[in-house]
Amino acid sequence: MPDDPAPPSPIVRRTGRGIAFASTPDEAHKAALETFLSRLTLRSSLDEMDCAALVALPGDEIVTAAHRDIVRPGQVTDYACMVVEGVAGRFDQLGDGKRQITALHIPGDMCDLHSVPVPHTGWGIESLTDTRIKRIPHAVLRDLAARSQPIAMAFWRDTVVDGSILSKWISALGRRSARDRLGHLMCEMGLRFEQAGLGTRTRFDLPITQAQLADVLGLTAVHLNRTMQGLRQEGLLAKDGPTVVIPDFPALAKLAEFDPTYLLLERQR
Amino acid sequence: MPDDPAPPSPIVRRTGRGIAFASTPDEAHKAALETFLSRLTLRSSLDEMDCAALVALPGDEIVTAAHRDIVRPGQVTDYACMVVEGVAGRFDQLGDGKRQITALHIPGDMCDLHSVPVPHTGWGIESLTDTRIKRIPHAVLRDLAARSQPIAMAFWRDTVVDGSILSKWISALGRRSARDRLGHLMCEMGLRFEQAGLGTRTRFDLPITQAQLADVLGLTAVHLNRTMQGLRQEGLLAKDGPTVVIPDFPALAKLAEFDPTYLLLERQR
DNA sequence: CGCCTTCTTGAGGGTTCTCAAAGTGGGTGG
DNA sequence: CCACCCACTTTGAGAACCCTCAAGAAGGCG
Repeated sequence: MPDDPAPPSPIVRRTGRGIAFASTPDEAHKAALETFLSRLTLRSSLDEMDCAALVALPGDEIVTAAHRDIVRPGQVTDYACMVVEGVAGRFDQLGDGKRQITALHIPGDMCDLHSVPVPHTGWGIESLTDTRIKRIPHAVLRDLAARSQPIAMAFWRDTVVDGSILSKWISALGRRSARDRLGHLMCEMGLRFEQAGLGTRTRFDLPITQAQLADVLGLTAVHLNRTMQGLRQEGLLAKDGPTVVIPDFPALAKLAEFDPTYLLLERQR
Repeated sequence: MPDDPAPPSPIVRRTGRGIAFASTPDEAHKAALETFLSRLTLRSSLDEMDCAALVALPGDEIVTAAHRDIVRPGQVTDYACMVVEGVAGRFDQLGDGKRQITALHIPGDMCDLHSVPVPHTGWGIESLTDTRIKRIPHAVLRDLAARSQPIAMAFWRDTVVDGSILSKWISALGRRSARDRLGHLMCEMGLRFEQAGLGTRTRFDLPITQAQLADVLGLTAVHLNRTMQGLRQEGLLAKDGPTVVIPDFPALAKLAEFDPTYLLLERQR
């Protein structure tokens, strides 16, 4: 059972047109798998053999620049995508070119574990920043789940967590103002980065553009910009280049009515 | 493998204060289990033993009037809820009393299969109409999943379908007008009722109030009312008491950019 | 220096909300 | 059997939030 602390933080640096990462491929690769494992073991009990199998997951790695579709909408895949470095988004494409991002994925996240039981999907996955992705064959994951009931349960549980976040986003989109939505999202990402060992809840790197954030929050880039300025002026949220800073986390959480229960960061019995 | 057609349609009749159903408890109970099974077998291959186990699922039945919380937000449960008759909704409660419904459930739906791996949830479940619910112990479902790998996969897959619908609702809430959202939802419900054998895609009973529909669509009841009138005047959507009528399904689907892929009604290989 | 992406600002318009009140219909009690 | 009550639907008017269109500013890169 790995009770080691967070793996070293693989920070993505954006240097314009080129792609550059702060860590070596091997380090990042290992760190991401360990983060993934630690997310699973946070919520599920896995024995050493299961853990070993998960850390040794095979798969080829692809490196993409920002704004590329990693999985096109409607594509049938035979692999699942794990983010190794960078930030990826699951999205739904609308007819008029509008795009809604339905999930954000940071290193250690499996973007589409749900594609294992359902390879024919409607969504797409795009790189929001320069990204390194590990593609793990469905066959391997299915095999693992078939062989180990705890792993099957852990995978199912991970899908449930994903759905829990989707639900929360629905209620945010349906019933909250732009301001509250933004605050809520930033609280969520803060906890997720912290849990992944990639920063703290009050300071983490989320190097995505305002237009992309707007696609997450169901806003236009213009209005998102104004909303961010509002929160900044109130001293609740600052963005310094790629770095998000939340000076007073409790205050922002209160404003946005952020209750972390839905992230299921507490261990399930 | 049950290839019988749809079970007889258990229609809920609303008779004011009292609770009345068109079918007997036993019929409805059996029909709901068979609908649930047929939803699973639509997407997963299960052998006869697995099917038999699923149709014989135990559980006590509760009968509730409309507007009651069946599961309170944050409650820890040790059972999953299957809708036998009526319509239920999963919801997220906000501080100011506002409520966002994040999922609609019709007979044969398991509202919270995801509570099996994650009993400690943030959501609640309410009865939107008079409702008959079957509460199935988690222990039984967990046991079933542990014993049969195909059932475990089918459960996981059902959770994925739930998540797929959540994603679609996110993009509807984030990027579509009230009109399009309403049209899209009605197309979705039409297919789901049809698939469950409870009507056709162009005519089905959804006896929920406009205020509840507004809570689904992230609108106020007032604006929903006006939006419905708009679609009615265009001849695209009519509501006659509990009965939703879609005179020209393709036209409404086109207007709302409805693509049923996300419902995963096609059999997965 | 010039190009490209991203961020920022302005002005006007439209969708949706809020508040308020009236209309409708079924159920119930006198 | 009628009057009342309640939940639900409908209508109106004004305001708020967010969008659209357009253009300018800032910063990295060739």
